[in-house]
Amino acid sequence: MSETTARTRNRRGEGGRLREEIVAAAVALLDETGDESAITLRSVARRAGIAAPSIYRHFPDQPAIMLAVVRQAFAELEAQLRAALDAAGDDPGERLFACGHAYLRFAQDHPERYRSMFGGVWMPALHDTSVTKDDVATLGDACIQLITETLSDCVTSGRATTTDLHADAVALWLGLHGLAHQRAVTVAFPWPPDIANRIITALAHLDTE
Amino acid sequence: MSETTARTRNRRGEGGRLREEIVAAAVALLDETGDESAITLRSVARRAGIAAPSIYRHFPDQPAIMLAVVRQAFAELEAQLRAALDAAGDDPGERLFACGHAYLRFAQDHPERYRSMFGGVWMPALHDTSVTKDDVATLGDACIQLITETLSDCVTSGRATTTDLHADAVALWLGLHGLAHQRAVTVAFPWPPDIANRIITALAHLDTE
DNA sequence: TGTACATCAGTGAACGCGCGTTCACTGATGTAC
DNA sequence: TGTACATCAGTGAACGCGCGTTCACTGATGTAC
Repeated sequence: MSETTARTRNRRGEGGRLREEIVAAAVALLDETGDESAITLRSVARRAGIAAPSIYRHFPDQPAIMLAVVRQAFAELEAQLRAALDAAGDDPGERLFACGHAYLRFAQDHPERYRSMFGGVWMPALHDTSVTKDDVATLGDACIQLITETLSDCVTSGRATTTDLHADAVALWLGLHGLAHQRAVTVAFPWPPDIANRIITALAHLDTE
Repeated sequence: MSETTARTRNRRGEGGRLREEIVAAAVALLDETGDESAITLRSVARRAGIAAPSIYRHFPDQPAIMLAVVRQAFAELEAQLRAALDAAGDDPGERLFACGHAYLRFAQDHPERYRSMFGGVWMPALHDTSVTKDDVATLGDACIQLITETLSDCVTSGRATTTDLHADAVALWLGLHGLAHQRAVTVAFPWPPDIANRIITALAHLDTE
């Protein structure tokens, strides 16, 4: 668990590596404790095997670490959605389900990360911080974009209907998010087994042939 | 903002009053700061105008205060849903919209409370705490129950269809929750104006006459 | 009616802790001449 | 090839702070006799 071997310091010009190690340590801490407040500057430093002040070479702030963690998590989510779409066939309906389930799977596999991505716990503290609103605002855009495209294919192929593609894509995402978030938050809830498909089918206005 | 007048202590036998004052102070703090981590035992005590140790007469723990805050918030939400239903007419579809919009309004009026209710921030810390899983598990039951009943009326009157009432009620709630939560978390997002009705109509399988 | 006493509501001082951040530093590594 | 030097990666000690919790206490209020 704790690093006993002393770190060998990075060679000149490769100091940037520590940045990745710091983020990795923060993610590991988040996954293990499931508690965002456990990610302190000092705990991350301990976990990375470095002295606390060393972090300031790479992050101006403690919130900046969290932002990096969340950024990486969003990138992972996007990658998993793309992977699921690549693995899916050509049928637009099938692709939509693949995308939706990949989204839900990510949240179920990494509930702590999902909670941090959308928890907003680190957002109220936007004053006194190097993190700006702009840093936060655009985080989820790529995911929504992917969902929109996938839904759009369903519409053009006649599998789904819509009066407003963007609005329906947002609605679909919100439904997925509601389920993903609630699953990531509650200990155990007797979810109806087909709840995911119910939400996707209804919000995508899929023809139930 | 801060209490300058000294508290007059409660008379014998009325010590229980302080409990309510403590919860009220915690809620006030939450509403003002919007930050759950700002609700510390000491900050609550300061806000209530009492010495920190006085809290231990009424709460075994610091998490116990948060549980009381969240319990009260759920009771408020339920009351607002009931009020909205009482004010609505007899038409089942209209009643369902009233219920859904009341839910969303609560989250919009009290984003901090809503975040705390569903944030789960205080849940990972269930060890070393007087708060148990059972305390947490049943919190939202009354709300789901209300939604289920309202949806049920739509089905029996033919305004909506369902193959599984419970599953569809949960799905509807999750859609509402997704929107409510995301609104409570993000600073500003260009929501489609009819997003709420879109979600309700789709997930309730309402006939769009 | 008076008084001793138990109960109750709340306090003040102190504890040890982990936190974020600062500061001046060390010592290895590459580079200019 | 040798050496002085600048740069870079990272450190160790220290700071002040707010936190949760403990302890023995105070002083008002009601009650038994």
